Amino acid sequence: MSCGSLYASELRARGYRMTPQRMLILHILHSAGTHLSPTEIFATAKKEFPRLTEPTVYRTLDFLTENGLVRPAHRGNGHHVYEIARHEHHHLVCRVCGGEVEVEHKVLAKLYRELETASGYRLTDSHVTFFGLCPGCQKGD
Amino acid sequence: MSCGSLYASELRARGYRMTPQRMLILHILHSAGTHLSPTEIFATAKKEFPRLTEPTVYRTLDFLTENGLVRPAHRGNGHHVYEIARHEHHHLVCRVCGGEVEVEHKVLAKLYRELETASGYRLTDSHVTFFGLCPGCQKGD
DNA sequence: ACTGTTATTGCAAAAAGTTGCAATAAGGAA
DNA sequence: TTCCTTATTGCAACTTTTTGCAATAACAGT
Ligand SMILES: [Mn+2]
Ligand SMILES: [Mn+2]
Ligand SMILES: [Zn+2]
Ligand SMILES: [Zn+2]
Repeated sequence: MSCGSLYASELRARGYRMTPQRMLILHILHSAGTHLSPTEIFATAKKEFPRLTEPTVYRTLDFLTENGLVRPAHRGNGHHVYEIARHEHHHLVCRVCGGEVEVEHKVLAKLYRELETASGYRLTDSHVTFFGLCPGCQKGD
Repeated sequence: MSCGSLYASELRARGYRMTPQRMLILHILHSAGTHLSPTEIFATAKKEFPRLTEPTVYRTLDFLTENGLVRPAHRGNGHHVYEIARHEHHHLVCRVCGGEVEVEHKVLAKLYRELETASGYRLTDSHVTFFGLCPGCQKGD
């Protein structure tokens, strides 16, 4: 059973359908292995599937997010980038050079528990972005 | 010396200028006291100042952010909202009802220090958003 | 394999956000 | 006050993202 079929049964179990568009976008994100913007995804996917349209890309990304197969992250500019869902993590992003490092979720686990206890909220999402200056960009001020 | 004049001297000290557009947008954010989207700000400001255009609103918000007078926050949808800069804080936002609570920055201070030590980054920004379910929305599932 | 239901897509149009550039005006200096 | 420099704005054009709706196609049931 291929990777795509696994995703397909997950979706069908919830009453949704697997389509070539969804398969393709999942494949692009899977093989990229990094964060991609909707525009980048659209450009790549369109080559493979010329009938594809932007609204489908945006709706597909929302759908896959909703179903836990991809995860959105925000960049400083207020736009989302997406990556295939994998282990829970967060990011530190440099305001100057854009450099980024991952932080395991377990580093934040205690904070999450504290916030939940103090507020009554249940925190469901990882993939938080913290902004700052990377070691290199601190030197030049 | 009025509130607007204070902002003005801050900007002039850095070689920038205070303009009616910047004054107005600062005033709107100041009197709103909450997060506003660029569209909301534009709509409000346009009534007071009909010659105002969208590019000016977006550029002004970037400029005021850059200069520490306003702070952007991101909502789940990947768009920014802005508020007048005040004490350092973060937010918990409910994925279901959109409800939101503030968290003092000092609750995260230790985590920030840990992240800085572990990564070498210097974290410069507060106003992080954590997503989850508010107490009310947890009951209905 | 065929059929029917309806989730999903493409299309068209709108809304939101961005960019380049010439015209304007803030504010320091005379 | 007037003049000059140049930061800032408005305009026009463009890109990105969203929305409504009719056409399509996934897939469960036969
Ligand atoms: Mn990531
Ligand atoms: Mn806030
Ligand atoms: Zn850097
Ligand atoms: Zn809620």
